[in-house]
This record gives sequence, structure tokens and C-alpha cells, in this order.
Amino acid sequence: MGNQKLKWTAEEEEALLAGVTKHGPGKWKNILRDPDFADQLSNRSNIDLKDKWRNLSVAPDIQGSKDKIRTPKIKAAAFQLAARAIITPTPSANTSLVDPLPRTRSSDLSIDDSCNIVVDAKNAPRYDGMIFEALSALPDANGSDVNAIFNFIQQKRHEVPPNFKRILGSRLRRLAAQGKLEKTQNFYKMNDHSLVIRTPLVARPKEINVKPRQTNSPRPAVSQERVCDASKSAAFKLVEVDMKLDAVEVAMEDTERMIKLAEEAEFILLLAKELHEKCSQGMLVEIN
DNA sequence: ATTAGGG
DNA sequence: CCCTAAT
Repeated sequence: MGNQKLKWTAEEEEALLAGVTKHGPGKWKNILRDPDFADQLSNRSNIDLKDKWRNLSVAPDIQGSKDKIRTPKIKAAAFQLAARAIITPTPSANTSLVDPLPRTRSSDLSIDDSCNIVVDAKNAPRYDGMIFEALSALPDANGSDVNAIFNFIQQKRHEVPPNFKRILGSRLRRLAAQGKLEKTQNFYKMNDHSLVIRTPLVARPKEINVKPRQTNSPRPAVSQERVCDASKSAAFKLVEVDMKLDAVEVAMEDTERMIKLAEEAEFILLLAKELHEKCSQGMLVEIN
């Protein structure tokens, strides 16, 4: 009777998180069966997984444990967000997208719009078009700043989400990082790489179907339309993958930004505590 | 057999 | 972690 009260290792937690993102919460026996996680969780039962998940979902991280690791919490959430962006091929008839998404509710630093990634994913590539349109139309030869681009796009009567300005911001930064835009001190302008093949066929996969003309042709042979269909859907899937990768990158970007904010906030909180302690001890604190 | 919840 | 009702 030895191993009761076994502490969860980081590896086990990771495996659990990965398992949940893959199979969904509640599919514990499945996660346990999955050869990908079977080894690391060999000492855990499906019920253990359930309990652990429940704990991870609640604990808003208390500082009691020598402020071990709270970032993993955020990273885990980020991982889930990214995974969610990927695992959303068929908007219907797929996994139950009701993941509780364990997140702190109390000291929550507002992860706000990060749940609209799927939407962003669909729009991000289009924004690129608008951005390039704006940059090529705007006069400033030295480049334009975010506001100029933002205003131009709005005047174009392009419908954009409320948080568009921020999306635009991260979008610009990313394009600059990819070398598709030149950035100098918050001013962006196009360069040679801006016009390279960026998803050439964004053509809508609507109705281009070539239906078989009646049943007159007894032997349509190997049917060219099949081939056509295949390449068409292949192209579509490529675009799809492209968009999803994009979504993940954006998600990571936003997440890193959030983590930074969280850390800064925490630092300030520490300062505040320190000040409070000193003040309550009757000390005179001067703030420069 | 398995899962969700309460203890 | 364990126990139990519910599916």
C-alpha cells in the first residue's frame, strides 16, 4: 500500500493537458488508452485524471506555494486556444467545443478577445489585402503609421470588428516580422517581398461543380472532373491550413503579449505589497 | 464500464 | 484520493 497520495509530476500534467486538447474533457478513459499518453499516465486512473482536471480548472493559483509556476497555467490556456483554432475544420458535427477552459476568474487579467481566434483566422488573410491596398494608396513615401492605415481602411467602408485596431496592429507587426513589410519606428511601408505569392488562389470554393451531363456517357472513363475536384479541394485545404497556421501564430503572439502584461502586473503588485507593509509599520515612504 | 460530483 | 449515483 505505498502509492496513495502521489503528487502529480509536470510530465503527467502535460500529458493530461495534451490529452484533453486532443480528446476533449471527459474522455478520460480515451486519453488513458491513447498510446501518446499511456506511458506518462500509467500510474493514473481515469478518475484520477478527472479529479486532477477539476483541480487545475479551479485553483486560480494561490501564492502559498512559493509562487511556483503560474505561467504554465497561462501557457496551458494558450495551448488550448491554439489547439482550438486548429481543431475546428467542420464548424459542425465535430468535437464538442464546450471545453471549460480552466482559467482564473478572480485576478483574471482579462483574456478578453482571445476567444475570437477562429473568426480572426478567417479574416486575417483578408486584412492583409486591405493593408496592402492602404499602403499602396497612401501618399506618405516614408511609410504610414497604424492610425493612418486604420483610417484609410475605415474610409474604404470596409466592415471591421470593434477590436480591429489591435488586430491591425498585431497584423502589421507580424507582416513586418515576416519581412513582407518594412517597419521603421511605427511606420510601415511595402517592399519587394510584399507582393510575392501570398495565397494566390483565394478563390471561393463555391459552385464550380461540373455535374455529369445526364447518364448518356456510359463510361465517363477516369473522369477528369474527379481530378478537378481533387485538386480543387486540395487547394482549398491548403488555404485552410494556411489560415489555421496563421491563427496559431496570432494566438501565440497575443499570448506572449498577455504573459508579459501579467508579469508586469504582478511586479507592480509586489511593489504595492512592499509599500503597504512599510507603511503599516509606520515608515515614511517617499515616491519619486 | 465510465463519468460527474460530493465527501 | 475515495465513494457513490447515474448513464
